Amino acid sequence: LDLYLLLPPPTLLRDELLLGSGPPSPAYALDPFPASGGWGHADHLHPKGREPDPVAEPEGQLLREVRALGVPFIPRTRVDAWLVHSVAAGDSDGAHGLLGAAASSTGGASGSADGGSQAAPGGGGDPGAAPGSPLAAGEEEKSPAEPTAQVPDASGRASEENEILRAMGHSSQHEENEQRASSQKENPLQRKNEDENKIADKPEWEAEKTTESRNERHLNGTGTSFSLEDLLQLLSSQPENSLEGISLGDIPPLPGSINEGMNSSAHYNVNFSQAISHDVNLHEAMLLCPDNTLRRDPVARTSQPQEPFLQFNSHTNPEQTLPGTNLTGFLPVVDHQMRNLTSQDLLYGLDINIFDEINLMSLATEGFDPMELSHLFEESDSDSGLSLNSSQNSTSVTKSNSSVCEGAIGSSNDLESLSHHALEGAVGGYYPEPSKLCHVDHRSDSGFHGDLAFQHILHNHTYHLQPGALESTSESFSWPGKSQKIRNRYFNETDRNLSRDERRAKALHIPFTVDEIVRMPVDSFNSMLSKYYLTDLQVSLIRDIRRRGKNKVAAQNCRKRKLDIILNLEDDVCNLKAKKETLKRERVQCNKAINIMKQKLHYLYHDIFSRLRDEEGRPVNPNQYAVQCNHDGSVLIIPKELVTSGHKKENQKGKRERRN
DNA sequence: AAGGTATGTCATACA
DNA sequence: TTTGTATGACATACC
Repeated sequence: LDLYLLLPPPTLLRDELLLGSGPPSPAYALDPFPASGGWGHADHLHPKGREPDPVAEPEGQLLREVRALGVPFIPRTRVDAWLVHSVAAGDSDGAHGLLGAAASSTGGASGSADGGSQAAPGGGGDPGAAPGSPLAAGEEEKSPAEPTAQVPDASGRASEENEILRAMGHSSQHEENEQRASSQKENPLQRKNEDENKIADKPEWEAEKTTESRNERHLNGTGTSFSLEDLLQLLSSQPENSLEGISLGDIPPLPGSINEGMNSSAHYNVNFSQAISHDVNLHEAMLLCPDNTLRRDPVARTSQPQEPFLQFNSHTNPEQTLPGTNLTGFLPVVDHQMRNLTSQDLLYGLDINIFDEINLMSLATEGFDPMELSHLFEESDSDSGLSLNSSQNSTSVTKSNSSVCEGAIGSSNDLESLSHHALEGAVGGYYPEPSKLCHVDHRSDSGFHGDLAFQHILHNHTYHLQPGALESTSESFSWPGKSQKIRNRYFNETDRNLSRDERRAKALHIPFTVDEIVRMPVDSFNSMLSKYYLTDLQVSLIRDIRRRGKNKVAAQNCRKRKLDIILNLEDDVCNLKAKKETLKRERVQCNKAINIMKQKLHYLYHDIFSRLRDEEGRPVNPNQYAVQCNHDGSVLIIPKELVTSGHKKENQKGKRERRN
């Protein structure tokens, strides 16, 4: 299947390898997870609006040579066509499509962002996958219960959920398959290789890197103009590497049970057998493709349907493996052209973000730490069906994808877990570690990496989960097969100190701080969103961060105001209580004063009457007479009866006046 | 363990 | 319609 994947279509051999330059490429659309469920399959990779017609296209020289050597017609693999064609052509659409392919593939079911989404019309337009689609069969075989139609372009959300489900099933199957693989009989070499895988992955990766670098050097020297002789020479010149001697011919026939599981890929194998002549030495072809799975027990490989690449590789029928011809050199050719993409794109005025993405791919290749990857994927390793170097987009895609899926398994849509875990995936697939991403333009991070690693999961808008659930799941999420040490390596103290949104933003490589996002004026905010190359997911997250951030401030202000109001009310209560006490004291004082006045009046009264004498010289009885003080200042001693009647008259008069 | 507090978030209403 | 604000309600972490 590697051959199937990596072989350029005949016309591309002609156009890209022999002629060294390709015609202006149509934008090849890539559906990362087509209905067939297998990315990279030809049926979801095709030029926009035009299905390549291998029959109508004239045969190139190399094709004729290949046929002359007895190599049957190699079925067109549109992924290769897409890769080689669009890259070599250097047209913006094609390059963008390439990035979309990388992004979409790495992101698993992602496909709604930038390249992925743009490529969706093409890929989505062919959701059914050809009847003979091997990947479709493989996917169905892999997880029969999962939905078959998954076109993660415009309606990618559902397919993303399916991806999560697939990942969940994938993990459990992985363990089972591992056990099954271990139980299968192995030939010594395979057992040895598998042991090597288990004991130390680093040498493998290093060996692969070495091989890749050699390939790259070789290819850089040869350029893009190839003849078949060049190709054969290239392949024959491949140095010894860890994969040597592990030709598929050495691999025993797949056990019946396993082969039965692969029966659904019959179409696929047919294509494969037709594609490769008896002169093709598949194991040599694999030399340039440091696929760990090749070192593993073939049963194990075939019984690991959880990883798309394993699907690709596992379907290789050793009986159909034909020695003699090594065609894997095309893969580095693709890579070589991919590496030239940046400069080529400059000429075509591509969006700078595309360059960043491409640089990221280069960065990922160059900064790759095999040891970390081997640790991070020690349980699901060796599925890098394609070379990390030469087909980094594909291979890394699978890594990240599977990694993300593992995160999805454990966390059930936990973005943060996924994020960190996906970072691992990104690390394994593309990046040595998240921090190393920083020296690349943020936009590339946001537009590419985040898209790659998380989109198919994050399109669930996982950050919309209840914060508690999100946090709790994140905190409690146990990375399957990963040690706490490794977990802490990426989810370190710094990460713990970050807020949730900060971690989310970091996970999606949003090139702005949360503070900026929140405090930015709306005009600047909108212009920023339009200026930067951000995926829908990133934009959504940014808007959510802004909304949450502003609401957070609002809530803080609200609580502050509420607290202020409460404090003010408490102050008012205290003041009123004090005022009440004061009034009480004043009242007491007034009553005292009144009593004193009454007492004085009483004394005065008695003093006056003690001095009064009537006409006969007798003392005036104070009970019969009263002292009346008039307004004119005169003082009269009148009988109380008159005072009483006079008071009544005055009172009545006053009442009348008040009524009037 | 229970209760209180602080904080974040969401939903909703409103400007 | 969009954006921001205010606030009740809820959940969670922490003490």
